[in-house]
Amino acid sequence: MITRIEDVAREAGVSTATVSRALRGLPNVSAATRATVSRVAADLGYVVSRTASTLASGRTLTVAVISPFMERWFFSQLIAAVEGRLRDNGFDALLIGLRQPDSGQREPFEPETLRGRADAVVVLTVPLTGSELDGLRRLGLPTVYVGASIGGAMSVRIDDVAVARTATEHLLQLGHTQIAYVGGDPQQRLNFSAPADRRAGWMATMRGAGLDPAPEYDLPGRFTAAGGVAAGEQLLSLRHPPTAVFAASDEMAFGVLAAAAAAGVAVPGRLSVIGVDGHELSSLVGLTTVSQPVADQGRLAAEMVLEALAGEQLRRHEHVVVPGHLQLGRTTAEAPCAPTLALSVGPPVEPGDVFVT
Amino acid sequence: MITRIEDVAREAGVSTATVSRALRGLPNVSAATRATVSRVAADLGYVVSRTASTLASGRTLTVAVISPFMERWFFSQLIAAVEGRLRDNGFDALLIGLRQPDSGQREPFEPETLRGRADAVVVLTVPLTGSELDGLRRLGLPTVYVGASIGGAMSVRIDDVAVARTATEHLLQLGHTQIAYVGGDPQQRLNFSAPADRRAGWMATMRGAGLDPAPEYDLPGRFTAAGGVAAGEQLLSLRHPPTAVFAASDEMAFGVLAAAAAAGVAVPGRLSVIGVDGHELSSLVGLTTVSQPVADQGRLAAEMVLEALAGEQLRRHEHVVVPGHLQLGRTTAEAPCAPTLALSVGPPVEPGDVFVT
DNA sequence: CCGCCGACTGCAAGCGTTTGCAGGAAGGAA
DNA sequence: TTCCTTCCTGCAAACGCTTGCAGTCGGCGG
Repeated sequence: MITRIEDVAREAGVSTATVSRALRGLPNVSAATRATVSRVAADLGYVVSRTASTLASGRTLTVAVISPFMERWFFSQLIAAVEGRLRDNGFDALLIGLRQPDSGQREPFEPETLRGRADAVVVLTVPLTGSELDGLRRLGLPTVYVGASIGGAMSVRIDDVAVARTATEHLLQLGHTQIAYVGGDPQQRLNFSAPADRRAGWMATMRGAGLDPAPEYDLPGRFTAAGGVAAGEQLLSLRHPPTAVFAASDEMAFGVLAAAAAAGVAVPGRLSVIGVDGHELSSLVGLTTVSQPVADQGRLAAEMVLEALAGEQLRRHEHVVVPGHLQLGRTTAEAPCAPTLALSVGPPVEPGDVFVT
Repeated sequence: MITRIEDVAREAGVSTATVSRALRGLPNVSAATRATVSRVAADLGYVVSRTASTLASGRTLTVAVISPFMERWFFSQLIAAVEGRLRDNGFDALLIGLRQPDSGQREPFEPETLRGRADAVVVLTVPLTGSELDGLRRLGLPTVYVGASIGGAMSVRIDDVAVARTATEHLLQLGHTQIAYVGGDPQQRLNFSAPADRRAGWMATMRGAGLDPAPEYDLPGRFTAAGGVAAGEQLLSLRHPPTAVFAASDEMAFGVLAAAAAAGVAVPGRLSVIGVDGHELSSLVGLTTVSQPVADQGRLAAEMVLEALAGEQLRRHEHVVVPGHLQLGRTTAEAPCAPTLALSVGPPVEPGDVFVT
């Protein structure tokens, strides 16, 4: 029914070995033979069976993309970018979603199941457990982590601490001192470093300015808009509400904005809000944010695994850090009744070029 | 190096055939043998090679998910839902993105490349060309289209005409007569029916109310926020700007809202805006919209292909239509200086239950 | 006691490519 | 002319599993 390599071989009057070599552009095939084979293959509409090819050669031409939450903006951008770059190079993206039941632990991911099904792995800021990481490592496949750097594997990410510093310093320079932080779920530590790093950056910058944030200014937002709303409501109902909020993602910042609007709190009049990401809609809303090049990170990740695949173990332990960028909007302004504090704050962090460690 | 079925067989003292049958739960294996094999397999950390299994059996346990724009909200929701349901049933999602260069035509998609790589296909509102559809059909795989119904294949979608009617009637009932439509790119007709159908529903409803929308009230918005901004600006700069805008997607509606804000036009005071989708952020912004159950559609699509796979050709040509639902927000209100027109408009369309044709 | 049936199990032939190795032809050097 | 290269090609053995078919072994009815 479907044409096999043997059909092409017979029709072209050569062996299957020659067909295989000719079609793949391998050397040691005469120009004439190659032309004949190509023509016959085209005539017969032959398309090589990826399965058989994989079984025989061990190459899958597939990259596994492991991601939680692919319905969220950040991840969908990343997936789209990774998939695009992979496809450009003839690779397929095998999408592997890690479902996290709202309650309790995520079901464990079995890296073993990837054996023989992917040539490389791209992991999107996944909170993997230690044993999962071990399993992944044991696979021996080129692996690049996006949004977190795991020792021994390649990674591409922003400097979350620096990003948080940029955001916090922006608010400090506007005269704010009552700056709250809305971040991730503190329980879910694992290897998802972004929330922790951003929180650390906020905390360090505050302390560097001689400020010590009150515990009630440090809230989880689950990285969702709804979580941002809840956090915003809670902050605004405090006896001493903050004058500024640093949300660790734009989606949470949107939530805080909504909460402020609902509470009749003027932004940026009475409350300044800054996010992180550079969400598509942030510029629409006028949200001040520290944007990161999301699609670039996805493309980079794809290119890194492809290079590793091509160069065979070449440039393995590479860590790329891409710059964040303060994007001014209309949601941050000077603190109300800003006391003229002499803050020991330097200029905002200049996002440097991409640098490699 | 890696343990093969033969290793398990030897260790368990049976043949590979028996191991294969035992591990897959096939009948005609004694309980004792099955237990032994399972234990040995577990001990050895054996995991069947999907590639070899596929080559031998013809089953891939993989479903191809074809999607343009997976970075957009609607598609990312869909993909997440489809992938989740597939994984629940032990199937993998092979993500296939259709890049559309901003300029000119998309590069053609070759359905033949799917041969032997997927057991079924889910197509997400893709504007496929006729020959692509033919090729897909020729594959003979169970296929379900989401967001558009193609003759002869399964589909799941909303009734785009009805959705547009719901939105338009909502505006009409508020006394609006100057209702603009912001939709898709009219050039890109193909088989992406949503924009055309929504536009048709708007037009028909307007005409049904004795109104004939001016051509300048009919704008493309490319289904992006940026496109919505452009359309909004254009509408608001008209000599006679509309008092209401029906955007065919929430993302475009957000754009229109931003344009209004930038132009100092009060919403809903001077301009009412309604969208379609039920975007995660629409409730935050207070956008009035006709929401659709996006994740449900994805889950349904996955279940439909799985059923078709299980039942072998069963229930092939099934078309499922899910209901849309008017979700009131703060962006629609009575038309300014609403003339008391006696409009021949019935009650808003009641979204019925899921019904099957 | 014989024969038959059913429940298990094993044999071995695929599934469609890739690839190491050897063979063969042509051409150049000695 | 002879031998050695250099190119091309073909042979056939994997790759790791599935599955039709045949064979074995008790058990049971007659």
